[in-house]
Amino acid sequence: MARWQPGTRERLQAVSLRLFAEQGFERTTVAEIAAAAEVTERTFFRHFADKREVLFAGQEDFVAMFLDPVRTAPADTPTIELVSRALEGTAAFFPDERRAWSRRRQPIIDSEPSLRERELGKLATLTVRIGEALRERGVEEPGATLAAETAVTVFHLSFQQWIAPDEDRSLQAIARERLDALTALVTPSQNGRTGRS
Amino acid sequence: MARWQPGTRERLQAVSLRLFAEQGFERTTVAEIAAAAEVTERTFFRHFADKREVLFAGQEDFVAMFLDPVRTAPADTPTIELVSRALEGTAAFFPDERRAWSRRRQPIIDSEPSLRERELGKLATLTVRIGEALRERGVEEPGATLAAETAVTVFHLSFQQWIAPDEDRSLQAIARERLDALTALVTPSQNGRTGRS
DNA sequence: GTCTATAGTGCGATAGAC
DNA sequence: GTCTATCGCACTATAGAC
Repeated sequence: MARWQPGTRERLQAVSLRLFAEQGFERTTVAEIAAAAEVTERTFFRHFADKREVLFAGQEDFVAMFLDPVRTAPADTPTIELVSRALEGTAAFFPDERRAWSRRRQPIIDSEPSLRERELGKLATLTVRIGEALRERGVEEPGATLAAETAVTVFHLSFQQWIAPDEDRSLQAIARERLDALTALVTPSQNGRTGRS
Repeated sequence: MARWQPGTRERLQAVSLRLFAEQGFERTTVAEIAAAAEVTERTFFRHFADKREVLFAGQEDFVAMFLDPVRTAPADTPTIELVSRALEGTAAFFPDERRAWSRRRQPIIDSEPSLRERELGKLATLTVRIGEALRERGVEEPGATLAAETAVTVFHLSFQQWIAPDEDRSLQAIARERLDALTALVTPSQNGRTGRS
């Protein structure tokens, strides 16, 4: 019989998600996952740096879709428009077909502080990458980092709403709404806030 | 609180910081820390849930100083002004005397991805707490969470600048500048296309 | 592919503080 | 006496070393 079967990585991911959902993340050992996927523990750790990482694969593709609209925008595009375009890129990465999968995965992440931390770490990596892309376009600090943080924050909040139980709007629609809300926040009225001297 | 030898917790923190700085975080074992602080490993884990946590104690005091200005503000204070006040609270928690200590700790955190993740997790907790405080004041969603994210993001970026090598302005001054930059980012038309910077 | 160091847990015992 | 910090020991699972 074959010692090596194709799709090991995907099988490990699927098995992990199922076992985590059934028994909880901490109560599921890597040994169990490996056994269910018919590989050794060592194989699991060759595919994923640690137990948490199995839930966060595919990050690079996501980063690319976030960054691409930034890189291909016309030269004189205002920074806020670049943020807006990046958010449209995320919406393309998360079409409605993905919503069910995301809804299944999120409760697992939310149930474990260490998984939340990893999720935040991934978002922070994304922030750094967008900051780099913006600086490459000539956006200067601290505006570039601030814009990058804004983009990722709006994405994150929008994503959370996107997978909320009663939500059926597209990620793009939600992101646009959140970005408008941010504008309203910092400019509460036409005359603005009074002297923060 | 300590009956046997006072200051066990503080001793563990100081010893940890020193050993982490000298040898690196991963290369320092809890056994070493415990030995240097003249307690057992078990005592270390009694005070800190895990090895990383020893670098993040005192979070509650910080959260309190962040939230207090929000809670005590006049009833009709605009949300953005609450954000501004919260940022002033952080500046009070990080006076210039703390800067040297923060500068010593940050490179340790930055050197280890797992410590960065923990730091982000702490900031996320802070975000949740501010969001609660804002909702208690009647700020409605999604504005409350958005404002909370904004406050924490601006704090984080400002803090990073505050401990930068050549920086000598107060945290409050930096935070004010960053908040203004955010306003300029999302309302480019009022200041011209490229913002102020 | 096997072995092992180390993080982290559970629980009972001990000993000072009150 | 109660309370709580500390210890000691057995134990598991992760993650990296060999």
